[in-house]
Order: sequence, then structure tokens, then C-alpha cells
Amino acid sequence: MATKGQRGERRAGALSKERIVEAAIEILDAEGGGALTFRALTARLETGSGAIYWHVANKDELLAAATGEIIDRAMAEAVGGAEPREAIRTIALGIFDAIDAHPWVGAQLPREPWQAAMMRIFEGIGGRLQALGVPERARFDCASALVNYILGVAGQNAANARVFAGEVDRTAYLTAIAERWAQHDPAQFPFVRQVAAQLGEHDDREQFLAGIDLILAGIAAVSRPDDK
Amino acid sequence: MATKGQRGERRAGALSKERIVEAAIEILDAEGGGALTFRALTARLETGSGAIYWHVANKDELLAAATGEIIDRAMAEAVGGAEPREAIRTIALGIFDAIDAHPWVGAQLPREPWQAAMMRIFEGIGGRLQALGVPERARFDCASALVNYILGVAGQNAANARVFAGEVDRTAYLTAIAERWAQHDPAQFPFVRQVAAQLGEHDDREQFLAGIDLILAGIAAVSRPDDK
DNA sequence: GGCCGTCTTGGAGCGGCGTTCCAGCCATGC
DNA sequence: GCATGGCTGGAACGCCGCTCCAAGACGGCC
Repeated sequence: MATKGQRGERRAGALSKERIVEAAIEILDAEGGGALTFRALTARLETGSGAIYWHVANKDELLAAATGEIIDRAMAEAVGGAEPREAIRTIALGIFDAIDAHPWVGAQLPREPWQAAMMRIFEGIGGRLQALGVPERARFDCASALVNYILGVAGQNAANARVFAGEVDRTAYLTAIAERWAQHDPAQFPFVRQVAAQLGEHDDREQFLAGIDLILAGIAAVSRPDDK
Repeated sequence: MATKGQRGERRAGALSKERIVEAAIEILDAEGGGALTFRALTARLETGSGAIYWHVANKDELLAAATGEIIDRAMAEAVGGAEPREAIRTIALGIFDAIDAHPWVGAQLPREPWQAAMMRIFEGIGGRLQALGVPERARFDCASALVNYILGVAGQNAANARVFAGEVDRTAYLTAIAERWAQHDPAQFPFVRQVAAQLGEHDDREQFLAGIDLILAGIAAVSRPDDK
């Protein structure tokens, strides 16, 4: 009993999965998705790769754990007994903001289907759909639509962050993109050209929310009792 | 004039970007996203890596070209002067089926934002929104919602394909997943548990289309003239 | 036909990655 | 105090993307 059970720390600065995941998140946040290597981890934790592999099976597990950690934090903040429609928007925005702050999560999230992080999101959204009065048969499809939309935006944001990494001025970059789009044959790409003009002044977060509202409106339309 | 201009083939079995992309697609289709290496390419094309790098800048460009090729084919098949709502569904299904046949595309598509492949999809969908009568201000948001949803599903399908790669029986795997989900604390994951029962009998393609219809319903609701 | 300059090729080699393996350290139970 | 086994640090392996370069192939010119 003196040692606080079997799993007491055997050494002061002992390694643990938690410490490793924490260090991985720090590296990912500071230097981007490509910078996480076991060599960088050993340097930061002042240890060897063998020690890390004792706690973590491989890089995929490490990335899954780091992703889960970020999503769990975001979902924990997004709780609240609000009205279900508002709760779904809050959860979605929470994930959006988490990915905005940790873009590498956007690239990892789609890679680990059926994992804990995805389940949390799915549960959070699906539960509110029930509260919203969506009939049981449609709930799976509706939750799937919302989650897939969120994952799509997540992936795009991660990709954008990768591109913007070297750029100081996001607006300048978007303007350059818009020009490139605008240059394309207007006859072949009329819509893209039209949208290019709006690229500069648009707000990713607002557009994300507009998409959520669009799907929610569709859900409301489909689950109205007079429907069918 | 005898040599058909500057860029005539200088050798019979000459290398070209087209041949390299074609070989890359064959490898990706046959052995999955992780199997495409320059060494595998050199073996299949019976050449050296230097020769390949003469035609292709790097692996990213090669993957972008391969992805663009698949998407271009899918978009070309999805043309047709149908009613706009139906046209959007056709385009979406075309992309879904293309990714179903070439799962690696689902992983690549979100990685290359603002590229030719994405532009094609965006243009195809955005143009039909115009025809649908969606007001100009909302068109960008609506197209973005549809495209992001498609990208989200694409990523999930790619991830699933990666998991299923070793599995012969998809249904058995899904049942195993469902069981794992069902085992989770019902108090904490009631929705997930409920959905787990439906996992076995659900059809990815139908669910994808249901999501498209959901968003289209939302677009219809938002762009009704009596709105606002 | 012979030569030359350019385009194209094949392969050796470099640095870095994820992962494995193992000799030894050290807190603990006897 | 000493054996035990959880835990550590680092060397080594095979594979990767990519660079570099000597040499081959070819069209144009005399």
C-alpha cells in the first residue's frame, strides 16, 4: 500500500502514454502534421524510440490518441442542455474551432472511422436528432449527413492550413487563387468564375455554419409529420 | 513536317506523363493507396526513377494527376441535360461510384483543394444550382455544402476501403463493428447503440444519396421565394 | 555519312522515415 | 542483498522520396 498500488510511478520523470500524446500534440500544433516523427518525439522527451514503443503500438495509434484527445476536449466544452437544434450547431462549431486550432486533426479524423473520436461526434449529434423529433428510421441518415459534412469541411480546412502554412497573408493567397480561377475559360467555368469574386470576402466559419443550417433545414423538411 | 512537329515521339516505347499516370492508377487500383512508390513504378515501367522525375515533378503532382484523371472521367460520364436536381444527384452518384471503384481517390481528393479536380466538381454542381433557381447570394454556400458533404463521404469510404482491404466479408466486419459499438455503455452511447443494429443492413450508396437529398431539400427550403 | 547538341533515360546514392531488437537500468518483493 | 521484470535508450534494418549524373538515342546540319 505504500507504493499506491501496482501502477505507481516507478521513476520521477516517468514516461506514460499521456505524456507521449501530450508531446505529440505539441509538436503537431507547433510544426504541422508532417513534423511528427518518432525522432522528433525522442528528442522532445529525451528518450529513445524503444521507450516510446513500449507505451504506444505505432504511429497510427499515437495519431488516433492525439486526435481523440482534441475531439474529446471539444465535445466536453460543447455540452449544455440547450435546445437540440442549437446544441447541434454548438457541437459542430466546437469541432470546427478545434480543427481550426489544430488543423492536423482535420486530416486525421477521416482516417479513423469507427474510432472513439468519431463515435463521440456521432453520438452527440444523433442524440440531439432524437430530441429534435426526427423519426427513428431517418435518424441514421440525418446523423450521417451531418457528420460527413463536418468531416468534409475538416479535410478541406486541414488542406488549406497546409497550403497557408508558408503564407503570411491569407487574403493575398485567396486573391491569387481567385485570379487563377477567374482566368479559366469563362465559357467552361462560369460558376467558378462567379464565385471567385466572393472568395476574398467570405468567412469559412460562417459558411460552415450556413451548411449546417442547410442540412438542418433539410432535416426539418423531411421529418415534418405532413411529409409523405 | 516529316516529324509531326517538335513534340513527336522520339522513341517507340517512349515514356510520357500519360503513361506514368496510367501505370500509377493501375498500381493504386490493384494494390491500394499505400502501394504506390516510385520503385514500384520503375519496376512496372521498366525504367529508372530519374526518367520518371523527368516527366513528373514529385509524388504529389503524380497523385493529383491520377486523381484528376479519375474525376474527369466520372464528370464526363455524368453530363446530360437532365433537370437540375436530377443532374446534381447524377454528378454526386458519379463521384461516389468513381471513389467506390478507386478508393484511393477518396483519400486524395480532400488533399488537393483548389485543384482542377475540385474545380470540375464545384462547377458541375454550382452551375445546376443556378438552374435550380437558387439566389446568387446563397449559391456559394449551397455548392460548398454539397461539395463538402461529398468530400466527407469520400474520405470515409476511402478509410473503410483501407480497413476492408484484408477482409473478405464486409458484412461480417460490419457485424463485428456493430457488436463493438453495442457493447459500449448504453447510458453513455444510446444513439450509437441504436444505430449499430442498422449497420448490417444499410447501404452506403443509398445513404449517400439520402444525404444529398437532405441537403437539396434544405436548399429548396432556404431558396423559396417566400423565405425571408 | 559523320558529327554535334539536345532531349531523355536508367540507376547509384543520400538522408530520413517507422519499426525492431536488445543489453542494461532500477524500484521492488523476498 | 539479491533476483525479477517492468521500463529505458539507442543501434540497426529495410524502405521511402528524391537528386544527381554518365551515357544513350535522336534530329538537324554540313
